[in-house]
Amino acid sequence: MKICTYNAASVRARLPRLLEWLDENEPDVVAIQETKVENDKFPVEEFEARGYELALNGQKSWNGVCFLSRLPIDNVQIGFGDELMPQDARVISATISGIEIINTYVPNGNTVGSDKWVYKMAWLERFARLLRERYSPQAPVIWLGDINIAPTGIDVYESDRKLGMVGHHPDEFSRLDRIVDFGLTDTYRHLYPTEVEYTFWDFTVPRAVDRKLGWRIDHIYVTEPLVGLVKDVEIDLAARKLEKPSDHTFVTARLDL
DNA sequence: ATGGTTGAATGTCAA
Repeated sequence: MKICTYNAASVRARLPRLLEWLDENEPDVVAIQETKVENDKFPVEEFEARGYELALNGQKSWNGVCFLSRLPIDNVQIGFGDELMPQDARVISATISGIEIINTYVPNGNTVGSDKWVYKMAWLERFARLLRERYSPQAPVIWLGDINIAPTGIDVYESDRKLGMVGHHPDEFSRLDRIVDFGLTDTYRHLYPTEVEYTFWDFTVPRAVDRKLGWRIDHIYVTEPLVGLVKDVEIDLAARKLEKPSDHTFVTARLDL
């Protein structure tokens, strides 16, 4: 199984990039974030024509997550399943090939101390609880998406200067630890403990990709039963250098199943 | 350089 995560920064604006990437890479499952479109305006036909089934959790203008899958999608669930958090479209989960798959768009947080930062902290705590409520670490579970946290010093450029800023802050690390302590493994970092690769480059930083000024904030985590089945994790740097790219690129895990 | 770029939307916010 090839499973991929991609923050599209608008699925409609990114349609050419997405379709050509699907044709070249033929993933089985794609988890997309920041689709930025309501469900009834989602370009469904283009994906169905390529053999993909869709599960959508969209909203107008912002956020939005979805699955594309060539394997049947079952048990689709939207959001946290309660009223505790605002109705942002940031979570979608489903069962595919007997694996529980959770796709999230973690809040950005804007700046440390802002209202959006407070929301990010609460969201991460709520997600840690969701994992324990709904899933078992002994079962095959995949959590993937835009995590909006660079968890270690090699996951962002100039990490010593970034430490304490949004995306690389101890309060984010501790909350991500609580999530990972459920029983998750960061598949890329597990396979490549010292590699420096990024998945996101800020549009507002001139020539950020060429200058290697990026962040590894798009992750694929798995529970214990799946760790040994992950044969590779690939970050598609070339796709970020094409015309009209997203500010993120594709991250793909290949599982032996 | 408190800028820069992109996308939703058509003001200006979010990232």
